[in-house]
Amino acid sequence: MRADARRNYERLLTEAGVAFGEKGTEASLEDIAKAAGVGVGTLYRHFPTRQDLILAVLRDRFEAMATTARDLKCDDPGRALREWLLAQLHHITATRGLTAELAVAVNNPESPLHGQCETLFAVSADLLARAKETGAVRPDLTQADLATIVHGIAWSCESDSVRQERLLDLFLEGVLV
Amino acid sequence: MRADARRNYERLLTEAGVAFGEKGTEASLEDIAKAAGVGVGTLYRHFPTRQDLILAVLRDRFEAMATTARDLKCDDPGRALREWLLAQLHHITATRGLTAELAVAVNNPESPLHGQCETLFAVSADLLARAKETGAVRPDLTQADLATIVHGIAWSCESDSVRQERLLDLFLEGVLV
DNA sequence: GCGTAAGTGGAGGCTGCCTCCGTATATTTA
DNA sequence: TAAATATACGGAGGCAGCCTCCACTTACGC
Repeated sequence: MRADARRNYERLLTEAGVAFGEKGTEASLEDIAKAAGVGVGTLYRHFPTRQDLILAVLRDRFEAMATTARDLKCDDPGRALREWLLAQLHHITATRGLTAELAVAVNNPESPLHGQCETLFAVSADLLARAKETGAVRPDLTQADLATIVHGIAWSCESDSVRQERLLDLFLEGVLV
Repeated sequence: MRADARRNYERLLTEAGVAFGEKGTEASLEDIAKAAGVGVGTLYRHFPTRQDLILAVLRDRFEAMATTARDLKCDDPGRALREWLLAQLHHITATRGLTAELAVAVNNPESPLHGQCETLFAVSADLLARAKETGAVRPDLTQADLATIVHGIAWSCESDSVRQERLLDLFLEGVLV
C-alpha cells in the first residue's frame, strides 16, 4: 500500500471514530471525508460500504479490549469475573454510537468481526470456568448469557456508569431474596 | 376532524406500524404514504415530524400494554411481578424497530410519551410494593431497575423469547451461588 | 528523471426528506 | 339541492446524503 493511501486510510478511520461517537452510525460519510481532508471517492475506495468503515473502527476498539483483558489480574475468581464484565461495560460505553454494531459482532457468528472476538471469548471462558470450579457462579451460566446481559445493560443505561454497575451487581447477586 | 382526514390518519398509522416493524425507525416516509394510498403532503400534515409518527404508533402499543396490565391476576406477588416483566418483554419485542424509542419514552421524563407510561408505572409500583411486603424481592430494588433491565434484555435478545425468559430468570434468581 | 501502477476527488445520478400551494372535496347554510 | 366555505389533499421542487465513475495526479521502482 502506498504511503499516501495509508495516511488517508488512517485519517479516515480517526475521523470516522469521532463522527460515529458524536452522531451515531448515521453520520454523514461526506462529512467524514471532508474532516479527513479527502474526497468521498477516496473514502469509498478504502471502505466500500458504511458497514466496512464501522467494522474498521470497531477493530481498534477490540484491540483495546483485548489489552484490558490481558492486564486483568485478580485472585478471587468471582471478583475477577465481575471486574471483566465491568471493563466490558466500560469499553462498550466508550464505543458510543456503535453499541448495536458491537452487539451484532459478538452475538452473530456471521459477522465479519466475530473472529475478532475470539480473544475476548477466551478470556471470558477462562474466567467463567474458574469461577465455576470454585463454585462462585451457578454451573449453568454461559458465556453467551454474560455477553448478552452486558450489552443489554450497556445499551439501556447509555453512559450512566453508576447505573450500569448497579444493574450488573443486581444481576450478579440476584434480585429475589 | 373531517371524515376523510380521519380515514387517512388511521391508514397512515397502520402502514407506519408495518413499515417500522419491517425496516425500523428509518423506513421511508414516502413509502409509508404510498402504502397508505396518500401523498407525502398528507402524511406531513398529520405527522409533522418522523418523531410524531413514531410516537403515534407507540401510543397504540401503550394501550395494549395497559390492557395486559389490567388483566394481570396472580396471587403470589413474586410470580405476579415475573409475569408482568415477561409481558413487558413480549410487548417490547412486538414493537419491533421501535425498542429504542420505547426505552427513551420510559426512561426520559421529557419524552412526550412519558405521560402514557403512568398506567404501566402504577402497575409496576403496585406489584413491586407487594413483592417487597412479602419479602419476595430485595428492599432496595426500584421500578427504574426493572424498567431498565427489561428494556436491555428485550433489546439484546431481539426476538428470541426463550433467551429473554432465561435472562430475566437469571436476573431474578441471581447468578452467583 | 521517467513510466506506470496505484491512488485521488468531485461531478452526477439517485433516493429520501420536507415545504408549499393550487386543486379537490366534505360540510354547512339557505 | 345547490352554493359557499372551511378543510384536506397531493405532488412538484429544492435540498442533502449516498454511491459510482473516470479523468487527473502522484509515489516509487528502475
